[in-house]
Amino acid sequence: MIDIKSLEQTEVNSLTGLTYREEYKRSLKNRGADTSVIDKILQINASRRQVITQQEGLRAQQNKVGEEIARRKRNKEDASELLSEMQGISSKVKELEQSVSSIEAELNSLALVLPNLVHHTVPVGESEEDNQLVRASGVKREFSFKPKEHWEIGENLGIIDFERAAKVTGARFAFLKGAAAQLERALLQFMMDLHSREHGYNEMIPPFIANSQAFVGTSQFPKFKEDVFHLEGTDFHLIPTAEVPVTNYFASEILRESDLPIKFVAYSPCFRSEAGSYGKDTRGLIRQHQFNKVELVMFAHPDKSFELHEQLTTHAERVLQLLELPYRVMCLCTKDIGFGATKCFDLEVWLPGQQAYREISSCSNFGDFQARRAGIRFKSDAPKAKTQFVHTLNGSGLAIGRTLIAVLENYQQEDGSVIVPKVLQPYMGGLAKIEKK
RNA sequence: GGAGAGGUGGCAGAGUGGUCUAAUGCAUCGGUCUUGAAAACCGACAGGCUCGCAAGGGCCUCGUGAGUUCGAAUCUCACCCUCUCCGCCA
Repeated sequence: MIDIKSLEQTEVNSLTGLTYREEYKRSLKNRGADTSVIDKILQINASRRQVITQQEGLRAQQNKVGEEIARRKRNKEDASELLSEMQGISSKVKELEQSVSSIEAELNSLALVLPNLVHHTVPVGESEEDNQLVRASGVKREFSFKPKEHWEIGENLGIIDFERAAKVTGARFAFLKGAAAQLERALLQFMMDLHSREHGYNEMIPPFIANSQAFVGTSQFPKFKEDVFHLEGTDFHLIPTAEVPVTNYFASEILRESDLPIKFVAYSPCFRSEAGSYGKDTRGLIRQHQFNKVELVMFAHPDKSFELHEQLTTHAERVLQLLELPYRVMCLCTKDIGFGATKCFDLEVWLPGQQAYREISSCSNFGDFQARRAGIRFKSDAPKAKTQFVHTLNGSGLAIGRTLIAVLENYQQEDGSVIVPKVLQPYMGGLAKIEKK
């Protein structure tokens, strides 16, 4: 959620020479969103104030006279004239209260669908073409044969079965068998170990189902409701990422400043309806309704979040480096960046079968956007300390299914076998090569 | 799924229609004392909204929401959650 109060202020940011409202409008424009809603919000907020002032004045009177009534009753004096006077006020107060809550509901419905302010370091652009290359790492392997795409490798080895998954569930599902299932498990284990043991994240396995309030907290709802699977007759939804349960772990809490940053690494399966992605990546494991992912989540002090964002990104990169997979880091431009993010780096791994870089991780700093929605704040122990919103960050570390694809494609051999990356061999019982049985 | 009990501040815990602006204890923070620490003593100690240049007012929140009432932590209803027992179950 954006900060409506700041929208009203006339102070100028010395860095940009603009008021917050001007900055935010510019940000909306760069995202390609409609800016007129801002003035509407300000107008509604002004009327909200007015009604609240009125309502509170009457409330105060009610409380005062109520005391007098109590006093008279105690002294066995007559209070009937005060009682009848108060009856009218009581109904007026209720009326105004209802007016306040309907105004606030309207304000909320507008504010909740507004995206975050993009950070001034984010490149302005029109499409993913304008994403900025931050760095590239690793060497693309030279193939003496035409590298195959992962589904072909997997099907040839008899370790990935899409057809039977289509029978059992439908499109965009797969069975992993034998070495593929083992590889998936090895990747999961390897990533969790790396982040928890070497990068200082606290390991977590969250619920894989969350209620709609949690989804509002991390800003999937109300705008992107169609993207998730809903369990009929309940308020439960399958999580599209561990970000939802893990970020909401501290919802409505006030953390201690000295505990920041708090870092979690979580494993979860992810479920996405992929509504609106018809025709995209219909073959293979790239875009499935269900996939496994290791997610990094941080709760950070606002002064440190951009620094920590870089750090979190390098933690995700480390996985690719250890697996010796070539990749690049892109800073997403204003049109490509996600709804809630203020800044986002995508990690794209090289897939020789596809001859393309494909997203394998998305590392975002949300600033206080999610914290406002979910009510996650912090305070120092100092006497008159003010509570502030934390900054939330998250990034895939990594998407396991796509990592499996990258391993299959980059490590494939001419005879159809696949070499197991060195760091994974201990997790595969020493297996060095996946071959057709 | 059935039966019962219960949800009050960071924690424990009092309060069952009118000085509740929620007692008290613990924890935490600041101070006094001390060579230092502990103890003791003194003080601070929820969050949000709103009016005001400010000083300082006012309003809301006792699981959530609705209701009764001039007035609700307290009464009524619904929902959520926790605990105990029974049944079922990995």
